[in-house]
Amino acid sequence: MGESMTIGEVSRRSGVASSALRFYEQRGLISSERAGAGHRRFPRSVLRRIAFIVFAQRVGLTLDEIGLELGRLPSDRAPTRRDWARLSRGWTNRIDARISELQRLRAGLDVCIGCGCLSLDRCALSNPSDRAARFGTGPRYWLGDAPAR
Amino acid sequence: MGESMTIGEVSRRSGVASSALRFYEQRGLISSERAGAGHRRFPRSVLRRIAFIVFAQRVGLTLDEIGLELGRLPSDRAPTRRDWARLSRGWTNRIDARISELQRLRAGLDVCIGCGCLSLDRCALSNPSDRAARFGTGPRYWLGDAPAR
DNA sequence: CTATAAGTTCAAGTAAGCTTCAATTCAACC
DNA sequence: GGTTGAATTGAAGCTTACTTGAACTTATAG
Repeated sequence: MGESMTIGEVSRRSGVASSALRFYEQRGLISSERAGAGHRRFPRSVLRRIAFIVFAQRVGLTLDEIGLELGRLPSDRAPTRRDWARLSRGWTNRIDARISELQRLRAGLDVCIGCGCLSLDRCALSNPSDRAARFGTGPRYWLGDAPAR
Repeated sequence: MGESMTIGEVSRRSGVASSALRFYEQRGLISSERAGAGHRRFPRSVLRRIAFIVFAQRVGLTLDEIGLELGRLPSDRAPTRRDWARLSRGWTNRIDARISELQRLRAGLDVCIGCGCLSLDRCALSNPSDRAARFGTGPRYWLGDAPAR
């Protein structure tokens, strides 16, 4: 556990299941060298990468999006803290949008539902521009996507 | 479109696809009578119910949880605004928890990642009690669930 | 009346993000 | 050097929330 780590060690230190780590590697989000009988050896730097992945997921990025972000890291040298910071700059808007939606929802608990105006044409939620952010599944139209036709 | 509505009308007015409405009915979240050749007829009140469902999804409830909530509505009479308000009271904590997590994440963009301390043992994210809320999928352990073993 | 649009059911498919299983090999400890 | 514990792979399975398709039946406009 000095220079490089087994998948089990990485799993224990990150809290991410080995199966998930293999899945991430398969998706190209992390990578490893092989030792012994094909056993994975991860560099310690993978922990930061994994932290970034979990962090990004909480923000609401999909693994595909996270892959794109990670692809923006320099491939010729070890990423600096500046590199990492650059990646997450764009998240701010996303987080802010989500926070304000939740605040509107929270207000809606008192206003919309509380006053009994929870109707499709009046509720603030039915304003399409207010529902642009998409976190999770659910009906698309109300959540900002254009109707199917 | 006076007294009752077809599934198409409900779909158009709510922005929720017909297939989703059938799915919701199958799950017991909404219900309808039948007319003609088994065509569904929804009462206007279904629109409020659907609004509640979409609203609740945005807050982060699963359809199962939403079903439980809806089950708390009186079955012997039409729900009043007070009934609806009662249902959504409990959401507040949930919303607040999620908002504060996002605010921590947002701060982490500057602090954790910005200062380069994004590491598994130091980052605020690695504090299990801070990651109790679960929205969406993703690795469970870091997100608050106990490890499998 | 006759297109065409809209409705029905049931089963299967989709997408994301993993987990589980089976069969097998390897490493570590006493 | 034998017994556990940990790794490997590939394929299949799971959960949530729907969508799509097939095969029909009904309503509606002209």
